[in-house]
Amino acid sequence: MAATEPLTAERILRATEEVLRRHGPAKATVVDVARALGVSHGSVYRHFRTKAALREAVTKRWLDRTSEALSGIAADADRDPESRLRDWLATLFAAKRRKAGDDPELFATYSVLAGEQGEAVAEHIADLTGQLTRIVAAGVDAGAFRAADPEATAWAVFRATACFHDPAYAPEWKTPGADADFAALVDLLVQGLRA
Amino acid sequence: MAATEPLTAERILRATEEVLRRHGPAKATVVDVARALGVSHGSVYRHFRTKAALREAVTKRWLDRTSEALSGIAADADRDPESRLRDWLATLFAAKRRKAGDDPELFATYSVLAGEQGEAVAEHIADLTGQLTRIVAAGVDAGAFRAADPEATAWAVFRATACFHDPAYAPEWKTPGADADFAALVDLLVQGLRA
DNA sequence: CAGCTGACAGATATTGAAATCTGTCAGCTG
DNA sequence: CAGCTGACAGATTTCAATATCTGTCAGCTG
Repeated sequence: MAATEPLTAERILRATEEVLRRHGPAKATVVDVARALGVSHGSVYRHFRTKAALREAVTKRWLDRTSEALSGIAADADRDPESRLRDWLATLFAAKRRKAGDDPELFATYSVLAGEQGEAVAEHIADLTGQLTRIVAAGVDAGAFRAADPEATAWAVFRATACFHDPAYAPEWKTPGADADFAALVDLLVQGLRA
Repeated sequence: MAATEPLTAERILRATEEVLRRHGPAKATVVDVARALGVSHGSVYRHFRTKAALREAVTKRWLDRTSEALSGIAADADRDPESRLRDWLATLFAAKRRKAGDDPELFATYSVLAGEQGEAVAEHIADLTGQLTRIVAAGVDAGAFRAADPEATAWAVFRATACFHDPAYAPEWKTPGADADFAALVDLLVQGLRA
């Protein structure tokens, strides 16, 4: 028999995701995770102090995967700010919609998790609005956008598009007019930003 | 003893509101309503075919109260469209915030009710976006706004401001920066609308 | 001795029996 | 006879007993 792999936080997180996928957020227990790994649940508590901490770590991972895809667009200083903004918003919407459509149950699971993790979600939102702020500020610097306070404006853009990234609105993302609605809203916002 | 007042739909609705206020949406029963009125619950079913129909009627009433306050602004053809739009949005936000702040439990009760009444809520939203469409269209006619499709644009404005009228965001309405955030968003949208 | 186990106390969730509620309707009442 | 009552069947909710889970820790193991 091969030597047992060491029990790492990474392995626990992967097992937790699997358990969440199978059982859903309400029924997933630490005992289930330990069983899936073939260890005692006491061992899991060696890596994560509480069940809440474990759930938060899983949530953070999931949120960070979205942030990373977008940070590339936000940081691409070569492209003009308006197309970067449009691309960033479209990519965010597309990513959320794909996740919600591909595996609705898993998406619902993560939405529940996100709902209980005020802290992790707040950080994620701060990260995203930070990226938006950089795009808006770049636009102001380039003379393409007009914004007295780029941070406040970025926040306004983020909130204005909440319908297209807040999981609460997920059911509406697959309705026929969603793309047209999204395009109309982005056009309106970009128009409002132009110098 | 005075003759017993006749049992009208109106009296039942008032009693139902009172029961909902006292017991909350989960525990309010038709039997409670009948008891509050001093009649048998069978009599309530004479006016409302089901409990769901009764709840829907109460919800509709509550939603209509908001619509009416706004319809005056939307219909006031004498004022210039931009100030009407700003006023309309500010009034909607103020009304929602006041209701949520004055009696959070009652607001939560109605939010739950609204959540189960897809039909009534859809009508209410259609009513509100209809009012918005009229304001936008008036602006286009007056040459103040530019919008290829006033209805689509009105819908975009409504969605963009969802954070300031969707009950799901109510907890954020009392945070310090809420007014500034609202003002920034409205400025951005109005800027985008201008011809 | 670092890492894991498994028994334990208190907290939380599940279960099934009993109570209550919804919706109907035959008949009472004014 | 129009409007109300109250008993009823089936659905839903409540409640308390039972089972499971969370988080800890003394001690085992390699």
